[in-house]
This record gives sequence, C-alpha cells and structure tokens, in this order.
Amino acid sequence: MTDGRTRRREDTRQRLFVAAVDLIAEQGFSATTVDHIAARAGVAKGTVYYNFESKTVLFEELLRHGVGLLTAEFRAAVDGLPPLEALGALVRAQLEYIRRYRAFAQLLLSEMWRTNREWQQTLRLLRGEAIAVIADTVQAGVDSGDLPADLDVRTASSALFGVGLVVAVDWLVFSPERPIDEVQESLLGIVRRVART
Amino acid sequence: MTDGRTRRREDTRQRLFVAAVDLIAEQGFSATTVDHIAARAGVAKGTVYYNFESKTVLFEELLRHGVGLLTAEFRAAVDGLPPLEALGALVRAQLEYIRRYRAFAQLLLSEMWRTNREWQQTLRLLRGEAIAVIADTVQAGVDSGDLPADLDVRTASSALFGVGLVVAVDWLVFSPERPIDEVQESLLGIVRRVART
DNA sequence: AATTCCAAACTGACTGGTCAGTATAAAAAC
DNA sequence: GTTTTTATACTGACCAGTCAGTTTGGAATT
Repeated sequence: MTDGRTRRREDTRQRLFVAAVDLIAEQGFSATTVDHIAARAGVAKGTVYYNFESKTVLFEELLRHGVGLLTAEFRAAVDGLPPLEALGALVRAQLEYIRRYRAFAQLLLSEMWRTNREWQQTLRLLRGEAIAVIADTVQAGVDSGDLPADLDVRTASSALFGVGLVVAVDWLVFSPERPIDEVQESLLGIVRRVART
Repeated sequence: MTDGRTRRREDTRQRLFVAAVDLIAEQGFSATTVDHIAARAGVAKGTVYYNFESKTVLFEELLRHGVGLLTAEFRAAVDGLPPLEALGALVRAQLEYIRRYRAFAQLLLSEMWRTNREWQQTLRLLRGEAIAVIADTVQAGVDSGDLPADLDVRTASSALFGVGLVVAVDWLVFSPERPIDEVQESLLGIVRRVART
C-alpha cells in the first residue's frame, strides 16, 4: 500500500497543496499561476498536471481536504458532550483549526461567499457538511431546553460558523501580535451570553 | 462645476463602477476582464482607459467610493446619539448599506482579508476610517459606563464591523429568500446582550 | 547481488489562446 | 473648438494545458 512510489506521490501532492494554499490565500485563485505553485512546491509544472487534472481540480481537492479536516475536528470535539459544553468545544475546535491552518482559513474566508465560480458548488456542499455538525449541536440544545426554543437553528449555526471565521482571521491579519487565545475567550463569552437567554 | 461635460463624464464613471462591482463581486478582481466591464457598462474599452489610469486604479477608486459612502453613513447614523443608541444605529446603518449595495459588500468581504495585493494598503486605510467611527462610539460607551470598562475597544470595534459584514452577506448568499430585517433584529439582539454586561 | 527491464513519476520546452493596455481616426456631445 | 466617447485593430506579456522525453523505484532475471 505505502510503497516508495505511492509515498513519493502522496508527498508531492501534499507539497502542492501547501504551496497552493499559501499562494491562493495571499492572491486569490485566479491571480495564482500554476507555474508559481509548481515553483513554490519545488516541482516541474508537468508534475502538477500529472497529479491533478487541472488547476480547478487541484483547488477543489484542496478545499475537500481542508474542510474535511475541519468537519472531522468538529465531530471529534462534540463527541459525547452535553449541548452547552459541546457548543464551547465547537468554538474552541474552530479556533484551534484556524490557528493551525491560518492560510486555509484565510482562503476560505475570501472564497466562501463568491458566486459564479466553477468550484462554488463544491464549496457550498462542504460548508453544509461542516455546518451540519454545528446545527446538530444547536438543535440538541434547543431540544434539551438549554437554548431558547424560538432560536432559528439553521441561521444560528451558519452565523456561528461565519463569525468564528471572520473574527479569527481578522485578528490574524490585522492584529497578529496578539495571542489568539484572547479571541477564543471573547467569542466564548459572546456565545455564552447569547445562549443564556 | 457640474456643467454638462463633467456630469456626463461622472455618469460614465458611475456606470463603470456599477458594472465593475457586480462582476468583481461574482468572480473576483483577477478573473474580471476590462473588456467585460466595458461591455456590461455599455461603453467602449477605450472609455475605461480615458476615465481610469488602469484596471487597478479603477478598482481602488471603486473601493474608496464604496467605503467612503459607508463611513459617511456611519457618521450620520451616530450623530448626536448617546452611546448605546448610537451602537444600535451603527448596526442598522451597516445592514441598511449592505442591503442597498449588496454586491459591494460581497466584494469587500472577499477582498478585505487578502494580503499581497496592490490595493491592500488602500483597503486597510479605508477599513481603518470606517472602524474609527465605530471605535469612537464604543469608547464613548466605555467612558460613560454604558459598556464594560475592561472592553478592548479596538478589538470590539473591528469584530463588530466584520461580524455585521459576514452575517449579512452570508444571509444574502445562502438564504436570500429571508427578509434581511431578521438579520438586523438578531444582530441587534446580540449586540445588546453583549453590551448589557 | 549484479543486471535488465518496465511502469510510474517527473521534467521543461512548447503551443494556442487570453487579456491589459495602446493607438488612432472619426463621430458625438456640449 | 474642445472634451468625451466610439469602433477597431494591434502588441506584447503571460498563462493553462500538452507532450515527447528522462529519471526513478523496484520487480524479475540471471
């Protein structure tokens, strides 16, 4: 399974992902050239096309990879916890993720609300999967009475997702000198206050 | 000052702004061509270059125009109001603005947190001006004791700005069927709850 | 354990197309 | 008669994607 060949190939794909995520976070998808990605990854241009069908497919697989990781961490975070604690765990998991993969978070923030791009459908789907985990938790909170019964679950969930993203990335981009734990505290405080009613 | 000639020219520039904002909101700056902007605005390509130095300058002036408008509405909204009411007025003004200029808001959301682009400096500056109005209001609230004394004014202000943007645009993109007034209520509710401590 | 062989992985020059920006002559608006 | 706009053609740089050829890992053969 993991002989030298597949290991090597997997390594190349990983290097291409890392190069692509950094460049696309900085400049956006269209402004990032395949030549530049290849150079940053230290491979020839042909290698990009040997490993990925096209620039768009590379990006789509990158999105799947990155958001998939986030969704998995969400699932692991809430596992077995009662609603209110689970909500806090989600905020913590999201910020932990953003701290670890800041370039990907930045990229996500920039590309999430675009329309009319080829990969829009893919991203929408992935976003849905991640938010579903949040929504399940919020729903459980409403059912258990820990959250207000009139809370609009779908809206609250997507708002929570978006707010965490924007606050954390804003902090990283405009006040990188501050420790991100402060954002976490602040966000947790807000979520708790809102939940308390 | 506003003779026929300048009026006409101003009208052309306005049409170009509108065309550019729509296309860039959908596809991003790099994926939007000057030919396409010209066609959408119903003018010849040469006219774009008669009115703007370059594609980048057109975009920078667009940013200045759009954010300038927002800042002006912020200033008008808080004028003469006591801190807490002023805060509510800011949220309302921002959402009102986003409802009216949704494409611009979408564009702003996509380009705001990018690094390494020519216009990044411009946008950073403009963002600062808009947030300054919020920060003045928040500071006044802290001084008057309406807001908690230990509140980090700079952070709270930029968070407020970002959150309004992301929640509203998220709503517009992913749940356009719902009336935006609901976002306003929800956001106001959150801000009030946070302020109350 | 050295040699041969093959397919997978990778290379980089090349191609065809696209696009920002320029040029210009003529027309329209004021 | 000056400013603005049009229509069209052009240039040069850049870029996604291709492909014929090279390298590499390792399996088979001796």
